[in-house]
Amino acid sequence: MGRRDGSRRSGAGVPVTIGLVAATAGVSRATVSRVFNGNPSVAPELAERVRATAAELGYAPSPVARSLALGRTGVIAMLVPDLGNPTFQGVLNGLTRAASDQGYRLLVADSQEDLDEEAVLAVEARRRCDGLVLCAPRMPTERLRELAPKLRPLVLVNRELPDADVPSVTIDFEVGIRDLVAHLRGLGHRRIAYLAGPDTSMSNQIRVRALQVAVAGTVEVVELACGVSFADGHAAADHVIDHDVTAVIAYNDLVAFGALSRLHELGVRVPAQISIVGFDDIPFARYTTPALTTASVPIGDVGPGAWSRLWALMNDGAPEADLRLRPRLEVRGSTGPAPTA
Amino acid sequence: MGRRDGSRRSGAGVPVTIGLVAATAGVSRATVSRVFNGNPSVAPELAERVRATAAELGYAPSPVARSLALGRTGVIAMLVPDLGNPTFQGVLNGLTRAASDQGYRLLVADSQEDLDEEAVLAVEARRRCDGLVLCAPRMPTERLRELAPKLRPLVLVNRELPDADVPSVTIDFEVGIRDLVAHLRGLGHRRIAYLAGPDTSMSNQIRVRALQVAVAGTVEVVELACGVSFADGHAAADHVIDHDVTAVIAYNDLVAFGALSRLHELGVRVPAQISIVGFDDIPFARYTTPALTTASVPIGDVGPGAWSRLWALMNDGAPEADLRLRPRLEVRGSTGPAPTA
DNA sequence: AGGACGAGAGTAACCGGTTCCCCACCCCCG
DNA sequence: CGGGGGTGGGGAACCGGTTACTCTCGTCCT
Repeated sequence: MGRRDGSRRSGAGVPVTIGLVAATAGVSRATVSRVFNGNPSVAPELAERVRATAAELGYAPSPVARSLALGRTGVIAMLVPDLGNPTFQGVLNGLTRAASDQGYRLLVADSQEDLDEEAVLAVEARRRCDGLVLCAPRMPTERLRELAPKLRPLVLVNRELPDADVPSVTIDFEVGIRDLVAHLRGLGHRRIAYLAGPDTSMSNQIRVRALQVAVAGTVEVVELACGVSFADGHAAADHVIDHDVTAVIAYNDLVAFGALSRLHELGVRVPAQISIVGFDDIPFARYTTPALTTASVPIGDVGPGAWSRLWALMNDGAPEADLRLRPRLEVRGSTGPAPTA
Repeated sequence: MGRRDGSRRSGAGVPVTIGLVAATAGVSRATVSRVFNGNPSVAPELAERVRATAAELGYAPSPVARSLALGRTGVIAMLVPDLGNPTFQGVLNGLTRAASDQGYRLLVADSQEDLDEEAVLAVEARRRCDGLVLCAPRMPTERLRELAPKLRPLVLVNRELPDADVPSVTIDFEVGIRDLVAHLRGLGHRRIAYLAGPDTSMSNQIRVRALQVAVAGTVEVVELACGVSFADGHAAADHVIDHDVTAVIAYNDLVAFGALSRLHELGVRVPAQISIVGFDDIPFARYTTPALTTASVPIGDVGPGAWSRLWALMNDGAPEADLRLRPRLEVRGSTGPAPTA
């Protein structure tokens, strides 16, 4: 084994283990364990003595050893592609809170958009925990499908995996896109730009398809490559004005802000000359000038929804149905009637 | 022990452990272990057979068991008070990347600003990992001081703990504040508001003291209770205009944005009527209208700095000196000459 | 041919806990 | 006074790995 000699990390003296406490208190390790687990079959005064000894030595049970013995850790993990994305913060908050209601802790890992790393990280994170919530919008379906069995209990966020028996929590992009398009069409817009997310991204693909269905030929759509961030939107705005559109649907709010900001710099008036809509309704959205019309995603429901599904899997294993959250159209100042040419 | 019967989590068959692989391949567990750790003292063709057997069974070593045996996990943790704060994202990114250079993974825990929870969470997170980076601006020094020994190897972010032998990475708020004040004074401002962060927060206390030193009686400062978020700044702006000031120093950029946005709504022109400065230089700052003058914190250096200190502690134990990062004044459009009224 | 040596693989102790099983003891009752 | 039953606590197996030590060969050298 490792460290067979007593030599620990430099500086530390004798390691304070359950064995040391037991020896010092003159009881067996079993008894110490019982005390720390609140097992009532220990005489109260003995328990007190053990607790005192432990406190004196500064003993605390090793979570690692405990996890190994118990076969459970009391921890779940969530893997996200980019912690910087405000969307995840809402999810993580909800998940942290929901899990802590059942005494579980949440640890977060960030794959930093690295696809190869992501798979390895997911497996590792999962094996250190009791369950995993995975948000991997770029991972090829193929790859995800073969990974899924190793990650169980697993819940997916923002993506589904049909016939693989993996519960998921998703956003109904179709509904959101449909409402946005209807709103713009109602305002007289007939030629709009779509600032696309990464084309490897599942949710971008879904938005694109939904867009085609929603316009149904009544509105012309110009698709422009863009991205996911403020900077991407900022850069894309220059292309937008080349394309003679009266409205812009951004991949998400961040992109919409970027575009908004750039148009402002260019002296283009929003919504008088161009209308802009986002997607998500992140907290900032109501504060931009003008405030952003967007499809408001009930992001606070994602975390709890994911937790309840994970919890079901970790216990009786009866899987709950998928949760599909519907965005609500939030009309603010960034949209207005199409200019009359 | 737990689960002495063969009954695992429902559904799973025989658990795929190193023992099963060994038995199936007809070798000892030691040999399997050697193969998976790249120990060259295994004959190549035997190693190949073991690998094949393992692959067939879908075996992967248990990180928990491994951690126990090795006495190290290959993981570090960072505990933050609020994942939603954009400042941390830069830190986490840098830390993730720096740690991965040495083959370490980063897990993130969020204390959600809960002080009691925070201490427990820190200890637990630490004991599941090999080291901890802690950002706990609200924790009383007293409490932190008694906690520190249990958290070692430990690195603090954004706060120091004198004489406790805990390395830290901090921002030199004094320099930042001094530069901001000098800038505003140079523009003729003589009465400015400070939108304060939480008064329990260390970094707010430091800012307040630095402010007193910097103005040195030459400028009047009105301190207004505010907070840390966009919404806080938005709400505080209403009080600002009651106090007849010509400039505002916000606790951070987020607060500055909030104030900026609200002033815009109220028809107050920035910087013509009021100048505003933030602190941090988060990515958004250059895109607001007007762009935000701020003390630019080299946030990308925090993560690597913390890692190199943690790494030193985890190895030879020779502690590196504290790192104190100096903000740089970034003058943009939100500041201008004081109105001559 | 005999012995030294090294390579390769097995044995078993150990990491730090948990818990099943069993034993010793005490109390109470017939 | 002997036996049944309950209670408290110890012994030891086990979780799934790692590794020091040992043992068995085969090779090469003198």
